[in-house]
Amino acid sequence: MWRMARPRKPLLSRNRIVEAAGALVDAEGLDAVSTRRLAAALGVSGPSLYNHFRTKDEILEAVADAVSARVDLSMFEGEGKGGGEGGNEGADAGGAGSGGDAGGGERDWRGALHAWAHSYRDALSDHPNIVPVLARGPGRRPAGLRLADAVFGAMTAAGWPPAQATRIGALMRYFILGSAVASFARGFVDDEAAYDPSDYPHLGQAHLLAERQREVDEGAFETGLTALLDGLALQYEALREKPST
Amino acid sequence: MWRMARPRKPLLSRNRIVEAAGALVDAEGLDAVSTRRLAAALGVSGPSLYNHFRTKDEILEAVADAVSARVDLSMFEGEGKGGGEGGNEGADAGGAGSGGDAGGGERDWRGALHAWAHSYRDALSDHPNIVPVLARGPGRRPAGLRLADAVFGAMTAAGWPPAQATRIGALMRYFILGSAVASFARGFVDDEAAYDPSDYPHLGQAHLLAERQREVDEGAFETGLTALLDGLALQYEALREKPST
DNA sequence: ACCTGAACACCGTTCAAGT
DNA sequence: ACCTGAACACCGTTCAAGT
Repeated sequence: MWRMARPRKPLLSRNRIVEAAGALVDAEGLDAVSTRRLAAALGVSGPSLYNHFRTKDEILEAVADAVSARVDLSMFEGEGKGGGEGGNEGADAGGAGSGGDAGGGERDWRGALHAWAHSYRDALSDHPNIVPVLARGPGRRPAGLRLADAVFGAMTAAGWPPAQATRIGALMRYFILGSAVASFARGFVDDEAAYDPSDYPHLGQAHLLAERQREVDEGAFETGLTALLDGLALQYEALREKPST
Repeated sequence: MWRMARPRKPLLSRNRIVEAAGALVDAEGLDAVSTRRLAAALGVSGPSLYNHFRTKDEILEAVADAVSARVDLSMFEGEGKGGGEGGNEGADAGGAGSGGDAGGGERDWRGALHAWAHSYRDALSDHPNIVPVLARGPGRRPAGLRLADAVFGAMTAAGWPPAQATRIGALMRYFILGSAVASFARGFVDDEAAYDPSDYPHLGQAHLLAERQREVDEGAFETGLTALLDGLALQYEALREKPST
């Protein structure tokens, strides 16, 4: 046995950094994350982080990616011919339900999209402060691409043409992220006195209350999701009737 | 006449500040806006800004509000019983068109929503860098509330129940802002080498290119908007048949 | 009322130095 | 290879002082 090098274990790792950053974001918000504060929480000195990430932004991207990775994708299973170690079974496979008047597409793409949308929104509402990071830019982080891939694969397997399958992944993402950003990406202001109701003839005073905002957000999400899926079902039917183009 | 006080005109005004801030955001991005840089662009010294705004964030909110104010609302006109000085006539009242299979709701709420969505998206794409500020939080800035009020007024006038009218305003906002944030709120990364195509079995190499991204974003926006409006038309029809609840 | 310079308490990131 | 202290070039905001 030659001489054992490797004196003591490294204090930091990418994983430990991402975990601490996520906790800090959750507890105190995006603005609270400075390299010095984060390093202090890890019992280490500021610049040490740069041995593991090239910029602070890369750390936040990794936190956002970890949240994306927690989104359930099991509802899309059954068609994938690709790799993966299949770790994503569990989660609440609860009330999918679907509408019913679409006639039951092959393998129920509609129900899968519905369940996925809710799983996605729930993951975001657990970590509202990271949503702005997650929303910006196209989904180019690993977990974001994995989401896009799963949706694309399931939609094409259900009979959607590839171009439409790509669009469905994108438009669902718009709606879900848009709802998350607008709903809980920012603390409510609630300084009602600043808004004069007489400026907005149709809106009642009630519209300005934070509590009411929560109701509206949830109702709007469900109404919008249903409309989106109903509208897509219409396109899907039209596709079955005249399969040209 | 008593002694004239008021020696010389103030150098700054809220308007001048918002204009300069908007130009800086457009030209160099959100991060380029520091109080010192902005003040310098106005030929003034850093802390002067605090005579007109309480925080830097308030300045950015005002910039975002100015962009919202540019969204065309003329397509919602004709039902408002409230105040307002009616300044919003002009703009491109171009290709509304509508789908046609909804049966022509009273005053064409569908066509109005379609035209509005495009006008909104266009306004955002003219100033992509401010979109993250505009998207976050519920629409509590004056222009944001004016938008919500116009949509609500037009939808109730068209026969939608108030609760649904509120939801429609919110869900349309989710989709439009979500699409804007995801599409052009952030420069494309485009370091293709960082992504291994074999990790995403269904996605081709082409999906990772920025140029293709633009196509996808536009197609997804139009497909999603159509689906949303088709789905809402379905709900509207159901409402006409059994006007209970 | 509005603008200034100086100052406070921070930032992200680089770099030579240590082990 | 990984961590450190010191340093650089910035921040947002406050405040006493000027006019």
